[in-house]
Amino acid sequence: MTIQAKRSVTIEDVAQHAGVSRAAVSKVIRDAYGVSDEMRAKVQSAITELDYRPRVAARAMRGASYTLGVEIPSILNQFFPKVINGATRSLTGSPYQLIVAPAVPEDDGFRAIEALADRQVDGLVTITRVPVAWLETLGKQLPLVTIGRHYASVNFDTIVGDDLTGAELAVGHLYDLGHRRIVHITLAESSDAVGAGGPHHVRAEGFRRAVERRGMTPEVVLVEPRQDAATEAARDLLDTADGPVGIFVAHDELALGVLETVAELGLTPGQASVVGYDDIDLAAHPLISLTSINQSGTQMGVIAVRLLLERIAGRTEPVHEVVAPRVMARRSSAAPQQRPHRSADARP
Amino acid sequence: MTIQAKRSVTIEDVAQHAGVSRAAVSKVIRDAYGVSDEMRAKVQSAITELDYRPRVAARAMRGASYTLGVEIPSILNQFFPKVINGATRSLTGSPYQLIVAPAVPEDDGFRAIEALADRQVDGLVTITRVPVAWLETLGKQLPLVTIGRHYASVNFDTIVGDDLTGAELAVGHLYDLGHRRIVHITLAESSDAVGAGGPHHVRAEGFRRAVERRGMTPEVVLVEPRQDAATEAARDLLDTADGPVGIFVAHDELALGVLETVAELGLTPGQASVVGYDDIDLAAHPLISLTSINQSGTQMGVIAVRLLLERIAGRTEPVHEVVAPRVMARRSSAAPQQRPHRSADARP
DNA sequence: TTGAAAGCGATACCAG
DNA sequence: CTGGTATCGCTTTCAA
Repeated sequence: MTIQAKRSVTIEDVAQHAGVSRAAVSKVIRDAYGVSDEMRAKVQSAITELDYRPRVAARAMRGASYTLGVEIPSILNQFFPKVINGATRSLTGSPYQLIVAPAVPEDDGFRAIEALADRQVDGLVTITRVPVAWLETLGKQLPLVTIGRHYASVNFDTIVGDDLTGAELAVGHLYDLGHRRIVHITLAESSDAVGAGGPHHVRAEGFRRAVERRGMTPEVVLVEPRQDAATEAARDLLDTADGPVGIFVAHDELALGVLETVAELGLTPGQASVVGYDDIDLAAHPLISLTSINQSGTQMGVIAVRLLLERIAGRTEPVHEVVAPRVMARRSSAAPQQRPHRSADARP
Repeated sequence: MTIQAKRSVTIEDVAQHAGVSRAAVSKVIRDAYGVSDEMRAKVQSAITELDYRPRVAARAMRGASYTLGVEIPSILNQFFPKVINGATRSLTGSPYQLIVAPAVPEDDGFRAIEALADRQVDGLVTITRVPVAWLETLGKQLPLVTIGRHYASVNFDTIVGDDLTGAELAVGHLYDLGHRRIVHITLAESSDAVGAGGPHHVRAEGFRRAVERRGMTPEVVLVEPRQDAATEAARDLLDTADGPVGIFVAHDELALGVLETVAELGLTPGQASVVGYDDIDLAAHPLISLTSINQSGTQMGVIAVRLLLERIAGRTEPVHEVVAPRVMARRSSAAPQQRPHRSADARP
């Protein structure tokens, strides 16, 4: 099973072997219009015999690269791999291949997106927080779809969860359990340079509305997007809290950090109820059992690929898909429960 | 901040703008030998003004693609994202860009690897279970490094954890706690077509040796690589077990499934002690607290990039790196504890 | 040190 | 339906 000969097999070699022209071979491999069955058969067998594989670089020079790119902000947040998984799977059997360019959190994905564009992907999905003006320009150049951005461009497609409703669901869930103090832990503004369209920004807005609608006062804690930032923020919060508190966290990865603190302080779900967002697989694990707002990353990945392929096939009007969120109630949230009275020494 | 003009800026445009030849521009962007400072300055400013970005496809036709590819078997197993993260980070500031091609478990990574090769990556790291003969061929064509494969090729570099020792550590840990029945849950042979060189194969071998050396009988349970397979296997095992049992699981993702069962059956760590492998971040979470064998994925990613860049720079002798494992003892494993006598009805 | 010109391996137009 | 040929944007000799 040879992969390629020393000096790789070119379309010319195939043409000679089959006794036809390069143009003919080219048509066959793209199964373009205008080839007889006989010709197709000859060429196909030559391709098989020589184990010919077209060089993508050469194809990209004139036509397509048959490559779709995905740029993700952090591969360590388990939500994003789900998106990729959905996208990858819905591409099996198609001539397109998915490649992922992971961004390093520091550069906001600029580099990754440019790298993908430089590689002439035929379509690009981005999940990061680059300025919208930049995306408008990019969207004019190639099929583009953003995930998680609330913004209706005419130059590209978008997929978003309904974060306003998601936040409402989270707050409603805690409120209905009986909680009357509900705090939102979310990412610091600086880390969400997307502006008003970022998912966390919208969730925070939804949080405020939902809380005020119920006659409570919104409390929002901003944290840096580091792994342990949520842990610390939760510690500050819970160290000083007297009564039960409901905590709505911007995403599950951060919520895991909050659960860490809750566990370390030995608090019950009634004393500190936690609701996350994304419903990563782990949330359902019995040892974690994190109540979360589900928005299917897998489904988003599938949709993204579909939108891209539609654009490639010729669609020009923008499409904006909205994915409905739903509450997955688990044991991390429960009816409020008073904490035993603390003595005066609240940690020296 | 324009990305590209409508019709993208070419090296020719830059050359004209700077009043020099295309060749000169080419030399500057690769900072190749033989350009005066003055020329360099002129060209640089032209590049900046026009916001020129070289097209990778065109570069790849003659020279390099400045792209390193990583193929991973499953993006849902948290160990692999760590490898990618390590690799990505150690590439910041270099002219090389990392792209990831996720394999769908069904095709064993063939498609992903070929896709990467077709895109003329300058180097390739693979973590999957394709036949070694295939890799030998591939390794002759481009810089290649495998992760997790115990096999010393002359055609490519390798990075492996010392899985034999890792298994010994796991068994030793359980034995020292007092366990005298130790079971290994690992992936079914079919899913590890790598043959004798696969990490799980070697861990299983290490398990057998370690257990026999201590005078016990090796028990190995094979499961399919599905999320819930380990959960079911553990249920079968623990439903029929009377005494305490130590369970050494092939990797953490599966171990999480085992912990699920342990939790559902309400068993204590003493009754069912679990040890995983990989030490994914989550293992340290207080709600999980999974004892695991650490082999730094991040470090492996960093090494992989280094090896590839060395090869690209001209090295030809193969290098085989071994990463030492160590036990991270946590609460999922504990000294054996008898289970209360069960009544006769062991699930109807 | 610089630039002119010859490819790299495909695609696409257009004539036969 | 088939094939000759110009062309994509860059790198790389090789002369000047």
